[in-house]
Amino acid sequence: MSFFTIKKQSLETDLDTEIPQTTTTASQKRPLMRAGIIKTAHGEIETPAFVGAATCATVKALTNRHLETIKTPAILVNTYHLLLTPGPELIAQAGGINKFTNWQKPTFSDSGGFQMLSLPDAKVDSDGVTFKSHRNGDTIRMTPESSMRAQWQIGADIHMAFDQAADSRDHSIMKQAMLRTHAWLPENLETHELLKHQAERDSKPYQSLYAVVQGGLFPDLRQTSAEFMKDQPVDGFGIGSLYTTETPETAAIIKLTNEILPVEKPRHLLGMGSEPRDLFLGVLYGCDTFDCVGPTRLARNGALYSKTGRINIKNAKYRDYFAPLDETCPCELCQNHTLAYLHHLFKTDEITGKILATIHNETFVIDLMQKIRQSIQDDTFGSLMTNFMNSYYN
RNA sequence: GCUGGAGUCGUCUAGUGGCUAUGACAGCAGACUGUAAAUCUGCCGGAUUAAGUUCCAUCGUUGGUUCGAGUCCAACCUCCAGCA
Repeated sequence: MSFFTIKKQSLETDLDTEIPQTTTTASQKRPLMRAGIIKTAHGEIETPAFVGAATCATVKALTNRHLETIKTPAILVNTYHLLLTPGPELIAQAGGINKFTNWQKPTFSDSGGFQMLSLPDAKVDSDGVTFKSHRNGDTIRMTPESSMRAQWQIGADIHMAFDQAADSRDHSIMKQAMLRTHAWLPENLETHELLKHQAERDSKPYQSLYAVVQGGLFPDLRQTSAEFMKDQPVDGFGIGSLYTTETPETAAIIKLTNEILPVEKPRHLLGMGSEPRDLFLGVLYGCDTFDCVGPTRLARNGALYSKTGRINIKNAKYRDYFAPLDETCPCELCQNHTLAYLHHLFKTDEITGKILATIHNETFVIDLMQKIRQSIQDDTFGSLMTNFMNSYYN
């Protein structure tokens, strides 16, 4: 049984959005968009799918019961954060991340590579990274090998190779991060092989590995990186160091990358999905899974998705808005409460408000993904996207 | 009635002679992308402007001292505590 099965793939058909131009020489007519299934030891993920960001082994503000109700297909935990606490050994002792959290469905783990970008005290050298713990100032050393070992202890179904994330308009900075990512891949692969055999001997389930494509917004670097990664012995690919489709080049870069990566392996767009537009464009140009902290963080900070765009529940105009945000939304918030009530919960800083808002935003992106998947199978993606975008972005 | 204390932007609060009167909260808006984020930023006396423009007001009230007063003095008002 293969790791990834494509059920349906298609070219954009009835789409009236402008297609970004790319500089790749790859076939222009190759279908990129697809619906498929990723098979893991903890069940299947129907793609395209939005993976819940569970950095510290929880989707902030939600319980497993919430996650089940809103049909979260998978979650993504973070190796750096779990390294600080409670430690991979403890998670291994608990029987792995699924047992520890009692989450029954698939889990991804991110390598810690993103923290090179997000943490101010990260010092990157040719062999790895030295972090200063944001919790207590401890020195934390991570290398491809240590990240792989920690990820196997955590025991998620899908691991990310330890890469260097960066965000710059400077070609040389992005090139350096890309080259380092390439240079680190062999150590990732060797450690992964070793631990894979160990797991086989212990009759433990397989944990898969994705390699991460780098290159920022530079087509030449992306092409080089995708070419470098495409034949590597990995189960799938992460696409890193992209942040928003508000930057016009981003969609073209995703397209270019996926035109080079092998069709038969899944692609995860790392960290993008704060804007519904990101999900549409990511799917259109060949990505299968997505994760993003946006929906949950926005929810905690009072921003909610709606069909007609984002709203800020703390705004005074919602004080006496005695209607739900969207009565067609199946979530607990929309089915049970008015925006006036949610406004009150936010103004009084009651934790329930953040929980309800998080349930809504996660439901919004997961339902949107489900609709997108269905539309690929029905050949109606173009009209779904056009209608959604017209309504959401006015 | 007497004695003592206190009145500062919606609230609390800093400020005892020196130029634009603190800070916090509340209020109003904005940001958030492989989570150092239940966080961060801006505004927050009134009017006016294209504008970071211009004008006016302001520390209970009134008057005074002084080049200069939230700050010192006097009277009054209000509140608090104690004594009657």
